[in-house]
Amino acid sequence: MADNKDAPSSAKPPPAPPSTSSQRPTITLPSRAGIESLFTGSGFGLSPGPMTLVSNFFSENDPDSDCRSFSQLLAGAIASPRPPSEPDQVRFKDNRPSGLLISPPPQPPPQQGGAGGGGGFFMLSPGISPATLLDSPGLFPGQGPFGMSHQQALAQVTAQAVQAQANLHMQGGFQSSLALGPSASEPFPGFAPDTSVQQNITSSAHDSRDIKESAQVSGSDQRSNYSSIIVDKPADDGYNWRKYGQKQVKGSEYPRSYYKCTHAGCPVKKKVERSLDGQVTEIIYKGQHNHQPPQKRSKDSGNNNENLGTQGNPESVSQPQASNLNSNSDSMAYSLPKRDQESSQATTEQLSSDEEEVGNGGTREADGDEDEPNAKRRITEVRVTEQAASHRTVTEPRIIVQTTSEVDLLDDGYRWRKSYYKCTYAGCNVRKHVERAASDPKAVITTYEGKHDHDVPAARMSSHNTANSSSQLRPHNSAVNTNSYA
DNA sequence: AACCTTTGACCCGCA
DNA sequence: ATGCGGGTCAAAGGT
Repeated sequence: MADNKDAPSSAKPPPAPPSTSSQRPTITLPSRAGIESLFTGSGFGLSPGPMTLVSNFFSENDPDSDCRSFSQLLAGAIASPRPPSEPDQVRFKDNRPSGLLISPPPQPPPQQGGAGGGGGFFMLSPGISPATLLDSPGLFPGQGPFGMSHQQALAQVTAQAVQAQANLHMQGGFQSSLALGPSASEPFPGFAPDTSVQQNITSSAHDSRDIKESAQVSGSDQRSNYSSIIVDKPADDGYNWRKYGQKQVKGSEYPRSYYKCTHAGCPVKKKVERSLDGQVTEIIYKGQHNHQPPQKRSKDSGNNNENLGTQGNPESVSQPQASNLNSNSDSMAYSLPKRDQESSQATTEQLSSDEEEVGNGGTREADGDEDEPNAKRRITEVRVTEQAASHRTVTEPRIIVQTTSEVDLLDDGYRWRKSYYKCTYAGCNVRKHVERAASDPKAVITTYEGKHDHDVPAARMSSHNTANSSSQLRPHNSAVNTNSYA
C-alpha cells in the first residue's frame, strides 16, 4: 500500500489538477472487428502493435461502451476535447476516483466481451471497463491531454489498458485455480484460467486488493486522481520489496525507484521507472532470488501469490495464457537463432548485447534514430525491456529470439518495434513479444502468449546464475501480490 | 514495534 | 583530474 504513494508522491505530483471538462478529450470511435480477427490468424509471426492490441481491447470488450479504437482514443484524447455530455463517447473525467470500480464485485457480474472475444483475450473485469480506463484521471492527469506529451499519453494509456486486462486475468484466472481469500473476487463465468491475457510489466503490479486500496485512497486523497486503475505500484511479483532509493535519472523524464527484495540475504533488486502520474514505464530486475516467494504476506493475507510461490511452477497459474496469436498485416521474418542455456545464465551485459543484437536484427539501423545521443540509454532499455518483461522468460528452458526489424506503423502515429521470442521447449508454444515505440523507447509492451506446458528445467533453475541474471524473476504471479504493509 | 518510504548525501565508475 | 550520472546509504518520518 505504501507503494501506492511511490511514484506519485516521491516524484513530483502531477502538475495540475485535472482540467475542466472543456479540456477533456473526447473520443468518438468506430467499432472494430472482433478480437479474434486479430489473434486468430496467422500465427505468432504477425502481431498487432500494442496499440492495436489495446484498441481491440477497448472495442471488443464493450462494444456498447464508449470504447473504441485505442489509437483513436489516444488520438482523440490528445487532440479533441469535447463536451462531456455527448453520448456514446468517452471523456476523461477529473476528480472522479470513485467512478472506478476497481474492487471485485460481490458477485460475478455479467461478463464483458468474454468468450466471444477470441477466448477473451481482452476481457474487461467487471470493475474495469474501457470507459473506466478512460475515465481514469490518471490517464491524462494534471495537465490534461494537451499538456501531456504524446509519449506520456501513450505510456499511460497502454499501461492502463494492459493493467486493466491484467487485473482481469488475476481475478479470473487466479481465482479459478487457487483458493482465494475473502478479498478475492469470485471467478467470472466464462473466464477460463487459461484465457489469453497479455501481460505487461507495467501491469503486474496490482491485485484486487491493491486496486481496492487505490480506490479507497482515491476517495480521500488528492493523489487519488491518479490512483484508480493506474499502476502506481511496482510490479508485484510475489516477493516483498523495500524501496531504498529514488532518483531522477538523466535522460528520462521519469523518476526511477530502487527496490530491494526484503528477504534476508536475497540480492535481488529492481528498478522501477514511472511516469509522473505513476505509470510504470520500466521495470528492471537484477539478480536472482535465492528463496521462494513469501508464503505469507503479513498484510496481504488476501493475496494468493503466496500459493503460487509454492507451486514450483508459478507460471502455471500466473502466466498469461494466450494461444491466440496476433496477426497483422506486417510480415514477419523469423530467423530463429537459438539461445543456449548460457543465455539464461547470461549476465546482464550479455542479455543486453543479445537484446541489442536482436533488436538490431533489422530495426535499429532501419529506424535511423539509433544514433541519437541516448543510444546508450536505449540499449539499456532494451535490456530492461527484456528483463523486466521476461523475468519469466529467462526461466524458460531456452529462448529463441527473433527479430525485430519490424516496425508497425499504427494509426496512433507511433512506429512500433517488435521483438519476438518463443519458448524452445519441445511442444511449448509460449511466445512473447516485446514492442517498443521507436519514437519512445519507454513505451514498452510485453505480451506473453500461451502457457508453458512444462516445468522450468531444473538445470536452469539451479544454474549458476550470478546475481546479474534475472532468471527467477516471475512476472506473472506478481500480478497478484501487494507489498502493502499498512 | 515493525516495516516501509522519502530524500539528501555519498560512493563509484566512466568519459 | 574532474565532472557527471547512476546506484546506494541511512536518518527521519510515516503507516
